[in-house]
Amino acid sequence: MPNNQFKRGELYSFITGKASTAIARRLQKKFNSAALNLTIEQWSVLYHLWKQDGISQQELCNATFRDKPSITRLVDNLEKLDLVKRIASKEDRRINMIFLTPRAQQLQDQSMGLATETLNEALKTVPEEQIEICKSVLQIVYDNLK
Amino acid sequence: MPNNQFKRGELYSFITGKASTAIARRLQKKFNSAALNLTIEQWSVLYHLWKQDGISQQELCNATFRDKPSITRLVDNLEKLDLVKRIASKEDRRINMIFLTPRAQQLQDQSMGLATETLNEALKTVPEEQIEICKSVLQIVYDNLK
DNA sequence: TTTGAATAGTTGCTTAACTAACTATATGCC
DNA sequence: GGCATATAGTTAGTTAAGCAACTATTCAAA
Repeated sequence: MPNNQFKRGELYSFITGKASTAIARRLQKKFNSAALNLTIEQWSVLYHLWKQDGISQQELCNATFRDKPSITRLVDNLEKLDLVKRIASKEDRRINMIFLTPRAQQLQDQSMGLATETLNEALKTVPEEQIEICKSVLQIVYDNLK
Repeated sequence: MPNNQFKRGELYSFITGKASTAIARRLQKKFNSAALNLTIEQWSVLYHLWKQDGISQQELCNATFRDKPSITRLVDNLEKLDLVKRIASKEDRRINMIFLTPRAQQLQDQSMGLATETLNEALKTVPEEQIEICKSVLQIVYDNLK
């Protein structure tokens, strides 16, 4: 029998992302308690810049699964907070390269620590192999809809 | 070894809910194509009223995992669209009971069909038992953080 | 019975997402 | 070279989330 019917509750939870929003809210609370003055969305941009500094806004769009206007405004706000700087590319003047400021570099260890802590709390009672299955299912869902 | 470390990619995906946002976006596109003129968030409120009509805004908060201001504004917009009506409770005048209009009742079959269709596309290549494990992991995550 | 706490809902403010329309630069083809 | 097209980014408008502060009503305890 194919998966052509869902009970109402599971359908709703899959679509609304109950679990991931709970994780994001918890992490945001930790940021606030630590006076990090950073939204989860802003953090998600810094996250990719910590991996590779000096990438374009378009690359940030791809990495964070956001559209261009969303990244424009997140970079606007991160610039206001003195966490990143736009530098026009010399090879292609359409492109803004986004660079971390020293201030942003200082935030990496603390915020990544809080993120890991949050995930540990979220998954503390879940066996490793079930986490792996869950991860793979979510990846397949994403690929199926991409 | 406890789950005290995560690879960067999986950490990010768990927190940002890549899969559930992909599902929500796909469903929103189907709503738009069908000229349903309904946001996913508005649909998520109607979803619970179709299950049980005439519940309070507070009950909608609990059911949809939203805070009170969010529900106030969603109900505002649903009222403007002539999809729900606020009726003050006679037993407790603090409470608004929210009722579906005939217009909203007509939307149920079509929109729920599109939601089921979306989930089938998302999960079409995933074995049933892995879906069950994924569901249970996400439920545990939610419970751990609640 | 009155006063203080709890509950239901609203309003204001900031941040963010999506769409559509826009500007500027680069590329490719004739 | 010149023109069409594609790409990078911005702006405007609507919807929504989270927080804090607020009003109105109910309830409970002195």
